[in-house]
Amino acid sequence: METMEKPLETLIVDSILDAIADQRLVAGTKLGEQAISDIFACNRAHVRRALSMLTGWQVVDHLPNRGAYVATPTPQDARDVFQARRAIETTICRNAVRLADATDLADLRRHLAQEDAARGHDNRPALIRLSRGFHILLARIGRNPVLARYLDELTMRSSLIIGLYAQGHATLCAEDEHAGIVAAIAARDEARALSLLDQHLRHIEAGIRFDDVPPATGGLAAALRG
Amino acid sequence: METMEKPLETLIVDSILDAIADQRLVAGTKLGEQAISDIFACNRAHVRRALSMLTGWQVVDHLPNRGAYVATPTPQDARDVFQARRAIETTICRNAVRLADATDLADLRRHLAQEDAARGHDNRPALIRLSRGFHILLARIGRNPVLARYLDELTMRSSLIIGLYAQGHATLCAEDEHAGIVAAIAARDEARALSLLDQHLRHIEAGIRFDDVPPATGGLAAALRG
DNA sequence: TGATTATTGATTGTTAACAATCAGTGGTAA
DNA sequence: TTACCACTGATTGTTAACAATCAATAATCA
Repeated sequence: METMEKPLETLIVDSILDAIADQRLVAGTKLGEQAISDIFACNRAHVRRALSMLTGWQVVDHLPNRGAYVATPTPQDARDVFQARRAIETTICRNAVRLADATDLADLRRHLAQEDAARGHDNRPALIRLSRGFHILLARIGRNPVLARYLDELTMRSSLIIGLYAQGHATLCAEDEHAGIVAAIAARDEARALSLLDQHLRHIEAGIRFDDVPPATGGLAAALRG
Repeated sequence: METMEKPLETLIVDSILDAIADQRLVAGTKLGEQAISDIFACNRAHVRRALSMLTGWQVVDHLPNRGAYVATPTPQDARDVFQARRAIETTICRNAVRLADATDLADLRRHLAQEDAARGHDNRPALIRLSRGFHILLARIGRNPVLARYLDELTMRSSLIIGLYAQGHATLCAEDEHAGIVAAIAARDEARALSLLDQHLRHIEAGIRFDDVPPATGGLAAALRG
């Protein structure tokens, strides 16, 4: 048996995507080539490829001769991203209602339990990760990798948006709206599931406030170690 | 006034995307680094970056140590892509019905005229480009760049799918279903517009036949000159 | 002092040479 | 013939050195 080959660029890309999703990397942070190649002990060429891929994910902006920066979504971007999420997650949810089997329902319930636990311990980083994870899990159950990939991207951008425009506010996935959606899916009640999901997404979007000024950046190295 | 700087990678990426959209580049074609750097008279590093971006567009597959190839969508990919299109274009069309102004309607009608002309002259390449262009135009009128970007990607993949699985069949945008959609938009009849669009997309999808074997590849250089 | 201009250090962009890998060719043995 | 193996040419992957550009500091002049 061969050892599982690990493409280096993939590691870099995934690390940075994770850091963005978890809101450890905030919008506007500079992604210097040297800094990254130091952290991952690799060639600058690899970093370059990785940054190019991240540009494709639309979470990194590349300014010629100036370097790469974590994208800073505008208020217009925020509206567009959430509208896109409603469009895509509606279809994902419809698929999930139709396709979810016993295993999937068990996965969903286990996920809800984890969210509860994190809420109980006031574990904010875990809650951020789990809140996103719920939507990703729904997409996997929907069994459309094309839509799942887009949702990956959109939730990533949502993390940047929330980090930028909803810092102070407790915009962190209200109570357990997720639980209601799971119940509706288990009951095969498509209309209710879609309605609750739409409400949920609008609720998240309503929590963002554009009058807040974006504060400043955090460190890169720190964000990539956690 | 400064001269408009033209990033070289962008030229390569756009050329290849255009060639795919126009079905001059077919699924499975090898995209050799040497060949491309010869065509564009540039460094291999630029080609490498361009191919990396195209991978992000999901129309190019990268096999380690084997090179880059135009993606070959599976039947499952085809289903997923068209379901994603229905999800996204539904919202785009809703936006278009709401936002289309006089200029937009004029653009749409001019586009229909161009399609008619191309049909009249049996100009198949023009028809391919215009058929895709209609959906892209709708997305621009919808004024959500996030959705528009995804539709760009999905129509590109649709071109590959149609080129693969609907070669012989006259799957080329039936008659003028587009005209009906424009009429509904002009009448601000959202329900009718959505229904016609959904029908249209299902009609296109119905034209693909998975039992046909993918034939073979065409030349790269030829595809990129046109 | 305040604004403008050089200079400098660091960062990104470019290039070419070298190494590793693969596909196809041709040869050898059963 | 068929299967297997070594070789070869071509292609991709990697690295390091060099050039160009930018931001920040320091210096100059009104």
